[in-house]
This record gives sequence, structure tokens and C-alpha cells, in this order.
Amino acid sequence: MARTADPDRVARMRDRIMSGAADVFAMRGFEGASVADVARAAEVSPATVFYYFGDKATLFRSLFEQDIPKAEALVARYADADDAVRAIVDVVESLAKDATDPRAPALLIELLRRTGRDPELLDVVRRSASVIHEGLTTLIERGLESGQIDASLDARETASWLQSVVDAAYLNARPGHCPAPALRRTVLRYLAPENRGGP
Amino acid sequence: MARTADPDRVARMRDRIMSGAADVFAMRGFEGASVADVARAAEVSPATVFYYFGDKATLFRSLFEQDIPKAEALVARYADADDAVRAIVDVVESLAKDATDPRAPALLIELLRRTGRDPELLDVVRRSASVIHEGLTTLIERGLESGQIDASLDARETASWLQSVVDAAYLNARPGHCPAPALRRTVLRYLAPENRGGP
DNA sequence: GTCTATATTTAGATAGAC
DNA sequence: GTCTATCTAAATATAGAC
Repeated sequence: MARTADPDRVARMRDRIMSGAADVFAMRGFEGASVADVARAAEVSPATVFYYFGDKATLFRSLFEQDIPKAEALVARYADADDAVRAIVDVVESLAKDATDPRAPALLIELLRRTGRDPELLDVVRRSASVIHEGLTTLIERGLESGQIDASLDARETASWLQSVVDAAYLNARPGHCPAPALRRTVLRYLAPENRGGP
Repeated sequence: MARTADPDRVARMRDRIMSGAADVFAMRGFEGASVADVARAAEVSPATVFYYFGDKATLFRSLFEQDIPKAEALVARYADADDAVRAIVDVVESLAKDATDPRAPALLIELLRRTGRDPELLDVVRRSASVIHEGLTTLIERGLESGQIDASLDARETASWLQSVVDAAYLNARPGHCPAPALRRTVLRYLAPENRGGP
């Protein structure tokens, strides 16, 4: 067909394959999903998938490369927030919001798993995770200075813990059940100083 | 060698293979681990592994079958506790204690993953998870009655959430880092009534 | 660029000797 | 009971036509 590289058409084809890949990887897992399955879902031949992505690991990784700019945008949005604790809760809830996609838990699991085995994937994940981690750490430090957050907490460790809690909320997300209220309560109470009587 | 079925020897052999399997499954994942790898780790032949476990899925599942009696014992130990909140914290910390095993995070992920694909494994997991869930629910109800726990919380939902938080401790587990303090703080503050000044 | 057809590799599982 | 040897199936990746 088109002899010339049409960037738009290339992008559309990549999206189509990646969308099929998200379905299939979520349903069957990385190893359980064959490239033939992905090709069928995208209504192309297996060779076409390899033509666009080179190999299966690269196809999988490409699903998460979009997370880096998304993380950067999220952190930037709250960088200048006045109310640090409120900003932290908003960031955490934004992260958890993606869990509404029914494929999200399964894909997160595949991601965590593959991360230990694919160094390039690890790099992608580390980049987006550390953007979030830095963003949260900054907000926590601000809350510590203003006295909004319990002075006995370490900013970086607390940021890691909050990220883990978000991940756990994802993993246990069940259809028709929103984790946001429990998550919000958890974060607010975890951060609060105990000077007003607390437990 | 021994012509007669010696239950003790059988148990030792099973343990030896399962120990190797835990290493290999944690390191390479379920699909990534070949039975040949497990056999090598246990210093037997692949055929011996199949002789004892039938197939790879059964071998994997057997790693988690021991969790059911362990869960029952844990719940029983705190069934008659006077201080409900203290008992809840103890149960949760006991659950998280296994996270110190460096293989634990990887195995948890494999477990969650395989659960959606192996109905028999799902059954095993459900059994031990529901033992814990029932135990926690009972303790939470007791804390609600005594006013130790915030009356606005639903016992069953809170039990589920606490189980998620334990998962978070697993996910956050890194060598040389103890999750207990963050976990304890999270649980205590989540449960506390807000009548004394709250968040 | 997209396909069909296939080469290659690998791993789960079994047969049968000892 | 444990081994060696092997069968079989499946999937990644490529070659080459169109």
C-alpha cells in the first residue's frame, strides 16, 4: 500500500496491536500469551506483530512506556500545591483510579513479575516509579515542615510505603468495588501527627 | 532401595523437591521455571519430580497447601483474645512476618497470577484467605462492640482491606528492611475511633 | 508492509531399564 | 523408586513471495 512511511498510519497500527496485546497479556499472562494470540486479537498476522515490535518482550514493554510521561504530568500538576496532605491524597487517588480498567490488576501483576527478568522493562518501571516517588517525597517533606505530617516519619520511606499501598489496592481491586475510601482513610490517618489525642 | 512405602522418606523427598521448587519458581516464575531446573535444584532427575507430584501445576500448588493449617492455627491462637485490636495487630504482623523470606514477594506474585488460571490453586488460596478473613472479621466485630474500633467501619470490608495491606507489606519487602513498623502504624490508625481528635 | 510457510528450540511428560 | 532417553506439542522468530 503506502510506500512512504506514514507516521500516522504507523501509530494507528501500533495502537491496534498494543490494544490487542493488553487484552491478551491481561487474560493469559506474558508467557501464556502467544504472539499468535495477540495477532488474532489485532486481526493481523504474527509476522506483522514482529515487524512492528521486533520481539514479544518489546511489545510488552511498550505497554508501559506511556506511564512515564503520565507520571510526570501527575507530579507536575501537584508540584505547587498549598495543602501538602491534600495533594498527596489526590496523587494517590489518581494512581488508584486507573484500577477501574478491569485489565489493570492482571497487567500490574505481569509487570511486577517481568520486572525482575527483563532489565529494559525494569528501567521503564523504575523511571515512572521514581518520578512518583520523588514527587511524593517532596510533598511529604513539605507536610513535615508545615507540621501537617507526623514529624517521626521519614519522607522517602513513607513515599515507598504509600506506593506499596496503592499497588495492593490495585491487586485486590474487585469489579464493582471502589478502593478509594479505604485508601483515603489509610493515607490520611497514616500521615497525621498524633498530637491531638490519636491512638 | 526401600521397597516399602516409608512415609517418612516420602515426606523428606517431597520437602526436598518443594524447597528446590520454591527457589526456582521465585527466581524464574512459574512458566520460566522448567521442571528440569527444579530437579537440578533438588538434585534428582526430572522424572523423579513427576513421580512425586504428577505435573508442574500440582508441584506449584503444593507449596501453598501448607498455608491452610497455618492460617487455622494462627486464627485459633487469637480467638479468645481480650484486647481485640492488639490481637488484630498481632495476626497481621504474623502474616507479614513471612515476608522476610527473600523469596516471598516473588512467590506471592506468582500465586496471584496463577490463581486466575488454575482453579484448583484458586481453591487452595481461597481456603486459607477465608480462614484469615473470618478470623479478622470476628476480631473486628469484637472491637466494634467494645468501642475500640471506629463504629463507622464495616467488619468484613475492613478485614479485606487489612489483608490487602498485608499484601502491600509483602510487595514493599526489601532485604534489610522490616515492614512491621509501617504496617502496625497503618493498622492501628486505620481502626482507631476519631473521637479523640482524629486526623 | 503484510502475508504464508516453516525452521528452530525448548520444555512438559512418559516409557522402560535397572 | 530413580534413572536415561525420548516423544510430542507449541511457540518464537524468520524467509521469502506478493
